[in-house]
Order: sequence, then structure tokens, then C-alpha cells
Amino acid sequence: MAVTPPSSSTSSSAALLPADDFAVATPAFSPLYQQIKGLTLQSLQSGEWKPGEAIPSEMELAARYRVSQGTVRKAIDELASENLVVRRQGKGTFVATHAEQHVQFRFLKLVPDSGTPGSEGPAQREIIECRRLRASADIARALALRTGEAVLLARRVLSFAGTPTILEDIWLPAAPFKGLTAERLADYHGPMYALFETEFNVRMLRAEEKIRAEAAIDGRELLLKVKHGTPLLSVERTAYTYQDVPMELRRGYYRTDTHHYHNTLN
Amino acid sequence: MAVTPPSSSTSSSAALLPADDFAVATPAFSPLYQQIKGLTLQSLQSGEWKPGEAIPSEMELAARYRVSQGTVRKAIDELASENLVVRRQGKGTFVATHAEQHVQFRFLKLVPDSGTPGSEGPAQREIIECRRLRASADIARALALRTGEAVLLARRVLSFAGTPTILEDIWLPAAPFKGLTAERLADYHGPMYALFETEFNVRMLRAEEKIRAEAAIDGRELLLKVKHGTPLLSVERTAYTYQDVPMELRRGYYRTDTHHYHNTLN
DNA sequence: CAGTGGTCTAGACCACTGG
DNA sequence: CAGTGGTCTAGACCACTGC
Repeated sequence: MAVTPPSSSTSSSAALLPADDFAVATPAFSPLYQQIKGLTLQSLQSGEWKPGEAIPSEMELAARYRVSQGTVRKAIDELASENLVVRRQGKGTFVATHAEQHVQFRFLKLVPDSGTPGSEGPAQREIIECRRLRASADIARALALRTGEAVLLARRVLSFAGTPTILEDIWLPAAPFKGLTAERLADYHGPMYALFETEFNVRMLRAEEKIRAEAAIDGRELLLKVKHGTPLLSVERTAYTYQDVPMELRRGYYRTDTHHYHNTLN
Repeated sequence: MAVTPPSSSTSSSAALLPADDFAVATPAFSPLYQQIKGLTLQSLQSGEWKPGEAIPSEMELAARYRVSQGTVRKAIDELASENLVVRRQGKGTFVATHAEQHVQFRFLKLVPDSGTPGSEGPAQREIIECRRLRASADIARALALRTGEAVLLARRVLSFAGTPTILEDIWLPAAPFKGLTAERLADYHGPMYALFETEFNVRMLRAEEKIRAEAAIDGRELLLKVKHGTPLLSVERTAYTYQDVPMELRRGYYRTDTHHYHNTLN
């Protein structure tokens, strides 16, 4: 079980973790590398290594957990494929970050119809408002809060080449983001998720989107400077941190006259 | 180089493939497993193993290519992660197929707002028309044809629970799909891509989509039974077969009053 | 029970990065 | 040059499937 000297070999099925000697519901065979992955995940979540930093080398981790390098490798492979960690040959393995990541907006799939993503230069941002309020039933459900709990709401417009293109409302649970102000948001240059990492120790790892077509009404036509009733892409995104805990709900309206949402299916 | 007896070891960098002893432009280090992957890809493409069939076991492939099982394993791992092949423990590795795949519509990301995908029962299909015509400039570009080359156009409506929900125009290059008729399409029950596999030996492996919001006009409002000007999701999908050759262009219009496009970001 | 994919090890060497 | 991730091997054993 990864602690025995070189006697016969392997074994695996036994536990490295506390495990379930009692109350076994499912035999639940868990490969060693999955356990290593879980432990590494815990270290990531606990902040033992910060975003952008290197984690210990495969050899070090192998020694720490008393397993072979190959087993650590497989664990880290999975973390890398989930974008929690980035491997760099010859340098090390690094905790993924939304900052300095050559793709500035990892979760934004809106691209210009012509030209490469980012060819329009950086987006101009304008914070319309930033308030603290109580979660309505649907917001609370999306953020796994109770109705009435405190949330922050930021509304902003992103413009490309001077054309307002994205209008979004961003809901955040107030507790983890204590102290976030409109000024802080407005002054920060760089991806919002990078600010969340450095200031609030909140890492967005994964997101789900629900996309619909909706007419520009209720003032959205004014903020995006389109005619009343213009079809817009409605993108509702829930972003999750460790343990699949939702930490952000974003309701965006995208103009699709000069841009489109790009997706790849495998 | 995978052909040497157990002397010292490995080597890899040398070629299993014809390789580049001359005219070396890039040193282009190619790991052995990538070469095995390439060879396996060729076998898949040539039809040596048909969709749904098992490919040789890892041991057999290792013997065939004179490499270790682990190297074959890594090659197949990548093919599996690209959904070209499906592993089933205890049974073998199988060529992926769009038929009998528990997800009936692998590339359709429209799901009902409530209930699980497919909970509405099977979609009703209605072929509106199916014609042979000459490719316009933009269709030709998307399908990597020359303007004026023969293409097939099928227009159909998919309904869920009696509600027309999807209207799509499907363009196919005429040559590979010789003999495809409206009757064949209408009579076939099951995923269209499954029919393509069995009847025309065309496998859709990957697709890209461009999504916009557009108003229902030009008769689309009639086919989808919505008011003129209703916002619809416009989904333009290009599907690719081996070697990234485009084999289908699909322009769909989705109603999003009862359904939404669902996407996961990692 | 044999055959398949899945896990694990120990050790070797290769490719890349930086001092 | 040493250190890191990346490749490859040979061999053992485990888990799952089906006869």
C-alpha cells in the first residue's frame, strides 16, 4: 500500500486516506493515483501552493506519498487536463491562474467575426453599478445560498473598438468577496478572475453556460446602443470553485452583429 | 527503435515511420507513442476496423508495432480522449460510432429547460426538402470545395413534444454522399451521422460552431411557428472527418423559449 | 477460467530550462 | 551542469467481462 518496502508489489485497493474500514457501502475501488490526486487537490485548495507558483516536483511528491513517480504523474496528468495545473517541461508544474495566462479571458467564447481573438485590442470596461443586496430566490439557488442572503451585484459593459458589445450582471456571494467595491473593480486592469484570485483567494475552475436568444428590451438596448428588440445572445454562466461550489452567477447579453460565440465539439 | 532486442533501451527519437533522414526542416521530435497513434489513425481511416467493432488488444498492437504495451496504451489513451475510440474494461477497445451511442445526438447541445435531455422522448423529424445544387462561394469555402461544385441540401424541422424547435439546412458535398435521397433520410430512424457511417463510410469526428442571435424572418418564422421577428439561436456547424476535412455544413435555427444551448467550460 | 483494459513499480534515458 | 517534465520498457498484479 505504498508504504511497504519492495516486497511483492502494488496492492493499491487499500487506503492511503483514512478510508472506510467500517460502514462500507460501495466497495469503491479507488486507484492510488486517484488518492494522490485527491491529496494534491486538497493542497491546492488549502493554498499550500498559490496560483502561478510551482508545486513540488514529481519526484518530491512521489517521496512524500511513498509512491512511484509514474503514479504521481498520472495524478498530475488529470489535474493538468482539468486545467487546475499547468506543466512546463524543464521548469516544473504550476498552479493555474487566470492572470498572465496568454488567453486573457479563459471563459469568454465571444470572438470577432474576422480577425483573431484579441485582434481588436483590449476591451474597454465600464462599471455601470456595483451594489450589495439580498439574494432573490433564483439567484440564491444558483449560488447555493438561502434566499435573502447578502450578494454583490456588478453591472458592466465591455466594448471592443469603441462598440459596446457585452452587457453583464455579475452576482457574487457577499461573504467570500467582503470588501469588493466598484472602485476596486474599475481600477483593476486584467481579468476579473485574476483579481478574485489575488484579493479574495477565490479560484474559478469550471463554468456552465445556458445560452438563449433574447430581444434587447428593458433598457439593455440603450446600454448596448442597439435598436429596441434587436436579438441578443443571452448567456447565463455559473462559475465554480473547488468542490463544485458555485461562486459566481453571470448574466450576459452579447451583441452578435460583429462577434459570434465560438464552440468546439469533440 | 522499438525493433532492437533488449540491449540498452529506448531511443525513440528515431523513426518508425518513413521519416525524414533527408530534407530535415524541423528536428521535429516525435515520441514513439505519437507514431503509434498515427498508424492506428491510419487503420481507423482506412476502415481496417469498422465503427462499433473492436480494435486489436493492446498486447496485439504492441506486438505488431514492436513496442511495449505501455506505449500502445498512451497512444490509445489519446485516441480515446478525442472520442475516436471507446475503451471498455474487460471487453476491449472499440471504434466510436454515432449509432447505439447512449447519447443519441452527440453534437446537439440544445436541451430542454426542465427535465433531462431526452426526457421529451425522441424528436419528430420532417424533411422539408432535399435537393442537389451547385455550391455558392461561401458554402464552397466552408466545405473546402470549389464554387459551383455539386452539393446536397437538406432542410428539415425537428419537433419536441409536438413543438417545432429546430430548423436546419444541411449541406453535404455531393461526391462522398452519392445516392443520398430525401426518402432515405426520411425513412431512417436514428442519428443522421449513424446513417452517414453505415451507408457512406463517412465519420464525423469533430465540429465547430458559430452561434449568433437572429430574428425569425424569411419564412423561418412559419416553419418554426413563431411570430415574425422572434429571436432565434443561429447555429452554424461545420463537421469534420479524418484529417480535419470538412464534410458537412449545417445552419440551424433553434427556438430557445423551452430549450437552451448548454455548454461546459473547463 | 482466459482475455481485456487498468494500475503500479523501478529504472533508464531523452528533451528542455536555467544558472 | 543539475533539475524538471516527458518517454519507454518489462514485468507484476488487479478489476471486469463473458464463456
